[in-house]
Amino acid sequence: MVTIYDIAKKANVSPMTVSRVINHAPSISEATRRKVEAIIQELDYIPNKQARSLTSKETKIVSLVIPDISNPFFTTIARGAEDKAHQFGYQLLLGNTDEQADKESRYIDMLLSAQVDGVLIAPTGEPSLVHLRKLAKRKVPFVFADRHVDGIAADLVMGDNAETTRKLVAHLVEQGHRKIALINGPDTASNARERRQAFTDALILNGLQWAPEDIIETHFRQDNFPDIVRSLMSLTLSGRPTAILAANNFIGVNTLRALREMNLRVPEDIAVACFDDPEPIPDYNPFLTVAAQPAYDMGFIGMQMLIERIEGKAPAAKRKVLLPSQLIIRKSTQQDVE
Amino acid sequence: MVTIYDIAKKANVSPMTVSRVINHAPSISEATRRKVEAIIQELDYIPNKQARSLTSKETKIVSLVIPDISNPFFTTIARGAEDKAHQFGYQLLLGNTDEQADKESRYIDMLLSAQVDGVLIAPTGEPSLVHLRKLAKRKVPFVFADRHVDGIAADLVMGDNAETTRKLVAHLVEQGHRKIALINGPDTASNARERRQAFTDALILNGLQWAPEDIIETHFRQDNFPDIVRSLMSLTLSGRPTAILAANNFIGVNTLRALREMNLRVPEDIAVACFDDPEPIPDYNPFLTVAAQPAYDMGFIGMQMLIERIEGKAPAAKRKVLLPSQLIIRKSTQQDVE
DNA sequence: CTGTTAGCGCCTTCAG
DNA sequence: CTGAAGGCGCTAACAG
Repeated sequence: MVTIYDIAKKANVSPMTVSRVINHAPSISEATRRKVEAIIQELDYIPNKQARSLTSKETKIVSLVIPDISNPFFTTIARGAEDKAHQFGYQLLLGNTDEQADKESRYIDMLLSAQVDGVLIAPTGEPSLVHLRKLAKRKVPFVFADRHVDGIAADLVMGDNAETTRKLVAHLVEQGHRKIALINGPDTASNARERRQAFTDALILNGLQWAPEDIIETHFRQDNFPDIVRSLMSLTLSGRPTAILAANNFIGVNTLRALREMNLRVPEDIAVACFDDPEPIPDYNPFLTVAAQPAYDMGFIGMQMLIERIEGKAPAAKRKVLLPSQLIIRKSTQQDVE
Repeated sequence: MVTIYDIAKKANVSPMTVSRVINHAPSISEATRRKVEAIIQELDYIPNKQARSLTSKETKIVSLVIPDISNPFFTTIARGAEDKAHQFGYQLLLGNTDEQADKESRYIDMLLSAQVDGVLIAPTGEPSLVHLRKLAKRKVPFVFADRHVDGIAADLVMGDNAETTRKLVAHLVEQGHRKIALINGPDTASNARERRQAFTDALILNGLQWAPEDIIETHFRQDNFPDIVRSLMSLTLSGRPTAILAANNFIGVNTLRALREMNLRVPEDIAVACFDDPEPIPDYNPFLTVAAQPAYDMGFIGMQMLIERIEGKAPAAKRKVLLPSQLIIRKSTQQDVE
């Protein structure tokens, strides 16, 4: 491995001078700078970040902790985050939590050990509080994306869940639905809680009735959807829903599949809409009506806030950025479309 | 920051003893081990990886360099790679190249500086040779996924392009097509070259004619597809194709969009099939016929080979793993489906 | 089983 | 403008 000592020897200067050249210190004569740079080129020297971090206390590495990189929603967040991080010279360390708090916890420990400069996280839910406290205790800045955790303050960028839910419900009501079910994420996740609250609020505002059975609490990335949907479709007491609102793309798509297995037609027999587009590439034949959240912006803005925080350029007060989503009406909620 | 010195002082032992406890060295008395561990708990000590790497020469960080995390194909590779890496205690540093060799080059420099233990890469193309040589020169192991680069040897995991292309062409021929066009990736990318070669081979094997204009060389993640498709559809000399084969999901979806803008119906007016599924979540209403490559396995196996190489457990000879793909016939190539 | 010494590659600090 | 000394946190290598 080529070190500053090798360069120094060959250039007949001290290692310190080499270090200064590398770091573009102002106080270097043009002559020595050129000489040193030539030798750096010649020996193909690359600075060792590990060593540098040991004294500088910064690694220029930030981490993105998300539930699942294979979900297009988080993938798009990752893309936005990566673009911004790259722009500021930070590298991105990726972590998948699979919506499991313990996996998340282990990741946080690894990140702490790796001395990352900051963390952009979509926390699994309330249990995240414990490991987020670890970050806070060690003064590692972090920013919430998509979800937040009660009891711990941090900058936050998320979708406007209330507004988005209202839009989706309004659309369904407009289509004539009076009995709408919600298949939600786990109540420990802030976005699920907010969507549930906004959902019932919206129903009431539209003068609609709802029963507890109309709202199902499940998971964002795995569950037995056939059973869930079947139970929903066999509701007799409070009446069978004519529309289902799914709290994310994964639930949405799996609801469609379950309905198909039951030989129910969408939208003829039942309408379906969801949060987040399941299509990463704008598609030719999209089907599902969705409220598309600006995932790229979430990643981009979240990373921007994080970097500002890391570099001490952020205001003392924590910021909260609410991003609007776009209602994309497609076939799954419209019967009268050619 | 809590260091082994803090622990040592409080435990009345030397820092070295603390180091031994952390690293589960065998020669530590049960008593001191417990005492030290208790204080580690109490002070909430987390080892500094940077410092450790400085002497150990390993970072337990591997990098994944791919063209675009927002493409579901690479996303799924990333997921497989992350799962395997995590399983072996490695963290994943992510890099997007956007299919640009210079961006890729800058990333490699950053990775080298970060002292990553290895790199799993889907190279942009032949120009990658230069920076891959840098890796090789510094003995940083790397493994190719999806694509390889001529002139430099490394373990490789990729789809069986010849076989896959054959299957796709056979399917189209079976559907009665005699004039098939290929919208391919750039010739600098090995997978594009192999697909082109396999494509013409397959046409010949099926006794079909082809003209140079039937094969269009474009890019995997951006281009003016309306113009490309329009030029293809206005071929008069050699005849207008009745089917288009797209070399990846992005091209496939954009071809569909371009055709729709031209008011051409798929599959009635023209059939379309592509490599790689554009759907990250198995969808309810899939449309495009695809040859789905096992992207998850590519990431998983690629990372496995990389880790074996890093840990000196790989055979001297470079391995080449060819993965079969699955032909999923959907509406875009079938007229007679209910 | 435990401690001492030295050094990983670089940078801060202080001299000159 | 340049250099020497010391240290970042940890661990090999050697003593005891």
